[in-house]
Amino acid sequence: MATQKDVARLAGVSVSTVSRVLNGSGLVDEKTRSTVQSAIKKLNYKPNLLAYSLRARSSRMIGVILPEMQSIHSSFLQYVGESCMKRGYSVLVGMHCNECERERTLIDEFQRRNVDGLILYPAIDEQNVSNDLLEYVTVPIVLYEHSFADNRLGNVSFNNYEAGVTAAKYLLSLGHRNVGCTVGPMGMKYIKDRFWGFHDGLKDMGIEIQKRNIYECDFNYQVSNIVSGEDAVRYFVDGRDRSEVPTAIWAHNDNVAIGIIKELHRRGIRIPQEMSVVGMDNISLTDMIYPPLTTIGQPVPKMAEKAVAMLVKEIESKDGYKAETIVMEPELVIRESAGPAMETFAV
Amino acid sequence: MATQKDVARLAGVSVSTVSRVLNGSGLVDEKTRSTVQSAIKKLNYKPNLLAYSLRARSSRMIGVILPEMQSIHSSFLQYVGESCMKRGYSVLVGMHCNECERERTLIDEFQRRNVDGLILYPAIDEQNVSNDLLEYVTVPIVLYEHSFADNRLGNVSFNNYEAGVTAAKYLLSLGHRNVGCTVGPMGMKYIKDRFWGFHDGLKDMGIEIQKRNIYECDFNYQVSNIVSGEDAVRYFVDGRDRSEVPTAIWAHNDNVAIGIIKELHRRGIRIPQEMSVVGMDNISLTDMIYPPLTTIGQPVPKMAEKAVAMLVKEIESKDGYKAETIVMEPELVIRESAGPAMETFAV
DNA sequence: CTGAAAGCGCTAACAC
DNA sequence: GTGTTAGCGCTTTCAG
Repeated sequence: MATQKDVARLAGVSVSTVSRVLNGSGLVDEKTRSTVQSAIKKLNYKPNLLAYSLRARSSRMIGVILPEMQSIHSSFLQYVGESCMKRGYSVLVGMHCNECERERTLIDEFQRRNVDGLILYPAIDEQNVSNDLLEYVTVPIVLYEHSFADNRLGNVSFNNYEAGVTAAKYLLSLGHRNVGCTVGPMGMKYIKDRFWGFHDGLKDMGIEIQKRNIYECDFNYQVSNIVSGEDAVRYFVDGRDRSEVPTAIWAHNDNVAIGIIKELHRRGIRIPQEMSVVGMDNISLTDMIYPPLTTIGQPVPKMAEKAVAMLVKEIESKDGYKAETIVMEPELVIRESAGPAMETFAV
Repeated sequence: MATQKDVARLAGVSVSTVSRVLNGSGLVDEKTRSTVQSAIKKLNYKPNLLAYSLRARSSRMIGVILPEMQSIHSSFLQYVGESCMKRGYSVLVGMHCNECERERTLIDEFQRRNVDGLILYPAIDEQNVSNDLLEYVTVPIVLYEHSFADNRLGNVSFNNYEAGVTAAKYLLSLGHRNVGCTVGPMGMKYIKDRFWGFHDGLKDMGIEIQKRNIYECDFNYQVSNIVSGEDAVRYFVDGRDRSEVPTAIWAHNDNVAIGIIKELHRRGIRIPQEMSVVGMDNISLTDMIYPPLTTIGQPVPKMAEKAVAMLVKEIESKDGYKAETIVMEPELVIRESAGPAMETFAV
């Protein structure tokens, strides 16, 4: 790789002059400019970004840290990547696999690489986000997070409670009265919010969800959400009197819903005629299966764009702008997996 | 962020001494070592990797360039990411969206950031990979590519021809004689290989695939593979005499197969009783739908691991090791979407 | 054993 | 207008 020095030598000028024509900073004679430019072309010189970064204290890199590269995360990364590229930032990516220690290691490492900012989907262990983020993060950061109370950090969040409400209202509007739902570990705020939204949405219309109509998924990284969905069907159907089988189920995420649909198909239970299924998140798979899944969507493209926009604004701001906490509203995506309630469940 | 200088000042030594205790290089007195170490701890000093990289001419970053973050690419990235992390490399990621110009820009940019190596899933436009890769890539590189002839570049490839053969043999072994398949743009070598493998696999057993049983998918980034799959069903079923409808279809990738299954479900055609479907690639979705898709798998985890392993070996080799071209063999993944042939297609 | 000095590739003050 | 110099944070000769 040619260096600035090589160009300078070839053009018979000093390095600072080369730098000047490169950055258009400072005055430079038309003749020398063109000499330099042709030297650049001849040597196919490209400025080294590492050296620039060291000098400028800005690497034009953004670190993106996610739990993994599955379902909603990969599409988030896709959009984040596009937004970053559009703004001239490169993306350093890392996965923490929901282990706080790896998360911390990644944050450290990225900061040591002088990233200009960080986008973090925090690791969730038993409890919620580690609060000491504030202590060791020294660059602008925006979280993609649903339970973080501390608004000193930027946060693109999502109204999980309202999502639950939306699901409940929609099912009710379809005439369902005997509805079921799944939940994940209630220690996580966003899971709790989803559930209570659903609960309250039903209650508002005078329906109290029955305890036996709530399926708690096995929370364990070995068992996938798909399997949890299959298990849920067993739970809701096996050994129940037909009148006790819910006519509709809301799953707390799309993968669970897809598992439910899978098992329903296996049993020959028709969707939505015999049972309606509604998901949560609107991952890309939802439109690939049959029947296309009705779901409550997170506006992922918008959230990704907003996260990058806020982050870059903070990075480039001269006036101390700080990324805010914003919460996005859910959108009901009606497809084909939910329909009007039937009188009874046909076994 | 504390710097080495700060540590040196606090410990009352020179920066070079600090550097020495940090890297364990050179001799240093036990007493000074501990003084320095406690200064490091007190200031919570972490060496700056940018400066290190500039000096060392090695950034311990690997650039990974993919078309996008969908289906097989995201799982490839997942595994590549893990392998890199395991070896102490960070991942710089970029998407070229199958545009050669963006691909080139990314390669350039990553090289200017001094990545130690590159993993590239090349952009595919009308033709195949741009051959001038050799000219402007100056770092070790391994491709994830099925059609690149030039073995001066490292390449983790896949035996697409054999994959086609495997699909054909399996369908034949199930008793199918009237089989269909889909193809993509035949300008791409890997598509052609897949098809001819399938063709020859049938021919070996005396079956000649009929022209009308080959569906050419609309190749257009606007129309998804899912839609192509749905279209394929229309093509194979609508307006045909029942005896002319194939009893099994092999799709040239899993998304097309999933689209086929979607449309088959919509029509109430039972899988595999009335029609068998076999996919290609073994993306993670294949196990999430009903019926779980029988498919010909690319061993993605293995390929990712191998790509990183070869690349790192080349990067770290003193003896001029060059990443090779290796081709991985397909694996038949039997699930539930293909079964024994029926006598006739029941309409 | 340890400090001083040079240099990785670049930019920005400061002279001329 | 342009060259010289210093310095970003680090490592590695080279002296002592």
